[in-house]
Amino acid sequence: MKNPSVPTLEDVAREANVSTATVSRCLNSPEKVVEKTRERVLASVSRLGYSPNFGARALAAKRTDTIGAIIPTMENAIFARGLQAFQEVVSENGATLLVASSAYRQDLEETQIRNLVARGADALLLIGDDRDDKIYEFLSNRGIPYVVAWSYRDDDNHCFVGFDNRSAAKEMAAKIIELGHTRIGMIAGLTRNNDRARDRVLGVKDAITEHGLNVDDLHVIEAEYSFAEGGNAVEHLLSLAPRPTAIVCGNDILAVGAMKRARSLGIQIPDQLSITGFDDIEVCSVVEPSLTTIHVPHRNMGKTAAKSLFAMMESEAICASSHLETYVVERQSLAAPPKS
Amino acid sequence: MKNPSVPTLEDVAREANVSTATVSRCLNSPEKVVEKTRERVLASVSRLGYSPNFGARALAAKRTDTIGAIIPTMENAIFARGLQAFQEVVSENGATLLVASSAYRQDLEETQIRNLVARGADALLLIGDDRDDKIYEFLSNRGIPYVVAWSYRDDDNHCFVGFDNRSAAKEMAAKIIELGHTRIGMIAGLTRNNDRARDRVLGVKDAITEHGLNVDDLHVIEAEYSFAEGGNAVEHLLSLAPRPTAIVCGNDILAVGAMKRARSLGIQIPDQLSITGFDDIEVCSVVEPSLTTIHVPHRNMGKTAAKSLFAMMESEAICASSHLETYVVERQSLAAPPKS
DNA sequence: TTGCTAAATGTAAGCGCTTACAAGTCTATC
DNA sequence: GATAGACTTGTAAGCGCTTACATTTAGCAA
Repeated sequence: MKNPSVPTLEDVAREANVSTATVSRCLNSPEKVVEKTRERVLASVSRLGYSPNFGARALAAKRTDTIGAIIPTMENAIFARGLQAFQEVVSENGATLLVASSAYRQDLEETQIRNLVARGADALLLIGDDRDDKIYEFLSNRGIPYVVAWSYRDDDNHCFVGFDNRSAAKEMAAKIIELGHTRIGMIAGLTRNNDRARDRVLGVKDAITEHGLNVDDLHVIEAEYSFAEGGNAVEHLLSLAPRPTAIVCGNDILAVGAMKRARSLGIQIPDQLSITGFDDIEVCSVVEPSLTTIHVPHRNMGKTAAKSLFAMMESEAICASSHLETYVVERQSLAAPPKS
Repeated sequence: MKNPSVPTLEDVAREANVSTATVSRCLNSPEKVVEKTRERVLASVSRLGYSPNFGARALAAKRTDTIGAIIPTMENAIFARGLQAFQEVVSENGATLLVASSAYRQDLEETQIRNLVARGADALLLIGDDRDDKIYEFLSNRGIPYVVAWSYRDDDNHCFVGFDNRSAAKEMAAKIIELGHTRIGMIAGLTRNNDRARDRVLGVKDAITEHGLNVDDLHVIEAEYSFAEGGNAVEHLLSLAPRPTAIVCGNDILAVGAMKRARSLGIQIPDQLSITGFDDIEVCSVVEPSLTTIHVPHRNMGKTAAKSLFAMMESEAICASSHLETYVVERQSLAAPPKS
């Protein structure tokens, strides 16, 4: 389908009997136009159903009031929630959010980043810091501010707005060990191109080492983000000898999937097996037994990320990373190991 | 921050010692350029880190290979899943997806639609058909094809790719009534600006009328999309006299919230109270008892919607609506009413 | 070699908008 | 009534790209 006849600035100008400059001013800085003229112009605008061509505007004005976000997938509730909060702040600031998703593929992510930049995104929200250096170079060459969310590291490479996945996971594992568990299994999310998943594994290992246990005894299985995969993974772990008494999961979905499967195999949770999650999505408090997990302030993270981005655009300020706190939410799925 | 110096087509042309036209051709229709030249040009492109300015391209070429989608919220799993599938097809066709969310607000949705159109979206995915006529006019004036998803109506007003919310809800309610329930309550999603939610209520009423019960006995409460609100609503319904023996919910989240709350109030599900959902999201099979609900082919819907859109763009074809099938998934939360 | 066709490349006119600068219009003051 | 100064509006030069059309080059038959 071809545009039959989209009205342009010039059409409006002709209709209102003014110059294109005046129409443009009416739209962008109305105070510069005397009321009478403005009214006439706005009337023509609505009569013609005019709306400005974005590309042309961006080309001429060199700014777009657009923020881009590239997330791995929309199907993960944590991103959805964080992004919703992000979007709220973006709107409050009169900007528009453009979202693209990368399906956890690095090549696609790069394409999407370039794409959003080419579309004139003034700033970018990125998830995690695991990507090729040349992308960061590209962004800095272009002078495009960006925030790395869902991750936090204590260095100045990027502006982080996130939490420390590693130490959060460590805290959870430590709690498990302190309850007396020694045979621990882990169901991790896929670690490829995913620093959050990797850090969570490292955190668990940290705790194990620090408590004098043997890291080699930790059996880690990676699984896709689904209940079913969590179930399959737990089945595998339960077939091990000696069988683990606690299973740390890289996220809540895997944990719930594991829990359901274990129960369907006749295993009592937490009496015979403890299971923990990560993220604290809503489903945790709705399953039985409810899931002990790590609370992550997703909404707050989204809000903060957006604010940081606007601050950076405003003042060309250097990165001011935000380190958000997480904490263990104790529910029913974690208990001391069974006395054997 | 200002762009320090973004390379343009002209810079590349100078570097490669060709005209801008040749560079453009290398990028858009490489077969028109002899190999040797092309190599030289592409080398310059990557040396300079050039990527084309999207606005300028759109302005000159009058097409953008961009599909826009406006969804009510990303926080609802059903949209996320459908959109992910939608996006896959969009990518396969070499186009890019731009997503905006409207927070169920009609004014915001209109803004977002105009925004995406101004940005040059070649086609649009819309959710539901409940919006001002002037928006449809706007789209048809501009010749922008669009698909209305998640809804289906037997008329030719739009190209629907969805399912019949009303008859699906009716089917579920009929099943409930046929099990012997006569005192039925409903927890609906917010119906404002939401034809899906409204249709689901209507469907339940259809079934009631058709089975000779009194529609006025149906107590409908509208609730926000959250477990907690589902819980509050069920508490209210349970306080009614006579107390309902079955509660139809407008979506799974409300149903699960209702079920949990009812159980925490000491009510046995389904022995004392039946509860049903709508959508068949993953959580249904993970709660206890598992939730009887209506299965909706969200992914398939997303895929189909995308295909329809491309077909429309290709052939200027008239709307070819797709009516997708839904069906009741019988799980544990629905049973015959208690013998009183 | 010449002449002709086809392929490769270049030229330049916009696409619709913003904005620096020029020009015009008032008002108020002398 | 003339004139400076303050507003308001108009003029026109691009922004970076695509593409119709013009030009050059290459390939090949006669």
